[in-house]
Amino acid sequence: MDKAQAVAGIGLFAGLGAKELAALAGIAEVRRFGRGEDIFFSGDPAEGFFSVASGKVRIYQTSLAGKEHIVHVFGPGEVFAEVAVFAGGVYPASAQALEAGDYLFFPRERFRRLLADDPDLALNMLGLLSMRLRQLVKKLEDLSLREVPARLAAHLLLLGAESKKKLLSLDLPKGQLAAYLGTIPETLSRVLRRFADDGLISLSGSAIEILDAGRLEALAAGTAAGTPPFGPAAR
Amino acid sequence: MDKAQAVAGIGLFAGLGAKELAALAGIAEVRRFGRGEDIFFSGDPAEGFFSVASGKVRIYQTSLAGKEHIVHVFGPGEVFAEVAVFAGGVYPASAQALEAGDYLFFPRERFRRLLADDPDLALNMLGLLSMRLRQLVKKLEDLSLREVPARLAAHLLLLGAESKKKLLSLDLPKGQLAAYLGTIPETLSRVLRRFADDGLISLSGSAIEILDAGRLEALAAGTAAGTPPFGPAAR
DNA sequence: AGCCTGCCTTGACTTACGTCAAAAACGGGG
DNA sequence: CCCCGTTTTTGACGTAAGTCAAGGCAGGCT
Repeated sequence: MDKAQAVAGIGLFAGLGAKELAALAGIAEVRRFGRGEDIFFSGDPAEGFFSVASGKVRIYQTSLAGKEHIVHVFGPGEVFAEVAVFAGGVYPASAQALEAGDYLFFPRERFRRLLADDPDLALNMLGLLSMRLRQLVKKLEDLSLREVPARLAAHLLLLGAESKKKLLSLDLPKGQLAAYLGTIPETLSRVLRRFADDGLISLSGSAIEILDAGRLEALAAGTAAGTPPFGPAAR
Repeated sequence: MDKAQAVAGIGLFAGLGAKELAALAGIAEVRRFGRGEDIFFSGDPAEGFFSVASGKVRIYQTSLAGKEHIVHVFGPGEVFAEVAVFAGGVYPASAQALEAGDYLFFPRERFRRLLADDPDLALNMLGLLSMRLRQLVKKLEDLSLREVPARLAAHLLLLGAESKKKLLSLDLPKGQLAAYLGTIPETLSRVLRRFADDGLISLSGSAIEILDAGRLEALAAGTAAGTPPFGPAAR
């Protein structure tokens, strides 16, 4: 793979000059991870951050009891673990490749040196961190004040908005999606079924079609108590 | 109150020169809020960020059903809503003064201009955002993979570590603490009682003494299933 | 003192969601 | 095409924690 090209495709580096990009490419190390391979674990010393050239990573946390929660999933062009650069110490969560792919690693100190000379880069980084913060606050809200059906509804609508087609395929295997929504596969499965039974969606294999976006939105917004059990249909 | 002095006491501005501090004081507007007064609401256009000169704020979210979740509580010297500066749009949560006090407001655009000329400030800001991110990730983990007793135990230990005295008084009224831990007053009350019954803490009015830090730590770390219902004592 | 208002606690009940276990469904190799 | 491992689904069940509804226990005010 072409390192320079990969660097140029990173959103965080948008708007930077050719010289800066070259410098960044200079300090980046290519690393390849296979499907399911661990990139780092929560608690590992944080020595730099990564970007995805190809593939998909999940950032996740585990409890001692073995439960997992997926904080975020990143794809090509995105960076992750950038928190390592400024607040040193250890990674606050684990990262694992969901699909095989190439990643770039930017070592902390060398990156900081580039940053000092490049106000644009610093600005971009500030924007990125702010966006992340915003997302996390949103996720916190979901987790603490919304129930699973509402979270799922919101996620489906999001997927629907991204792919303009009505018929959408999940971006993650269902088990992973469950962990992303802060629940377990069994519950996800049941809620999907309930949505289908109530005519909100249609399930055909792993593809999902949104039948009633309006009701889904109501569900996503309010708490489950929009209409009695769910839809207007008798139970 | 003395604006210049308040600005100098802000952690985010640590290490800046006198000139920079003066410029910051120049753009800051003093605002006073009474106890319980709203500073901004989730969804309001984000036009700048705040710092606390005196008093205490809570950053919180509400569901349509009226439930509240406290994301963070800030005291003197801390800044909040800084996400507004870089990722514009609207505030992602609401802010309310828990105690009457003076606040400084830094308008977005003017602050950005200062930032452009001041790499140290940008660096500090990056550090701050990173720290926040770290905290939020931690909170996410708590909420999604730990139960209320574990969260409470962790919080008590934290309070205990801060005040070197064994006898600690809560930093928040219990109802607020409940919202901070992602639960409701009733549940908090019950769990505290259970802790007391099991000899982990002693409750005298609103003061709490940690009796068995070891068992509290075990609780905070693992899931509730460390020792059968709770302690080794029979039920 | 007395009263009121807000906060905290307690009890009985409900429920969303997790656990455990087993059956289906799926998806490649061979 | 069949077999095996993984993923998904379904069912029966358990439980943490939320809801609803009374009380207690302040502390401030008149």
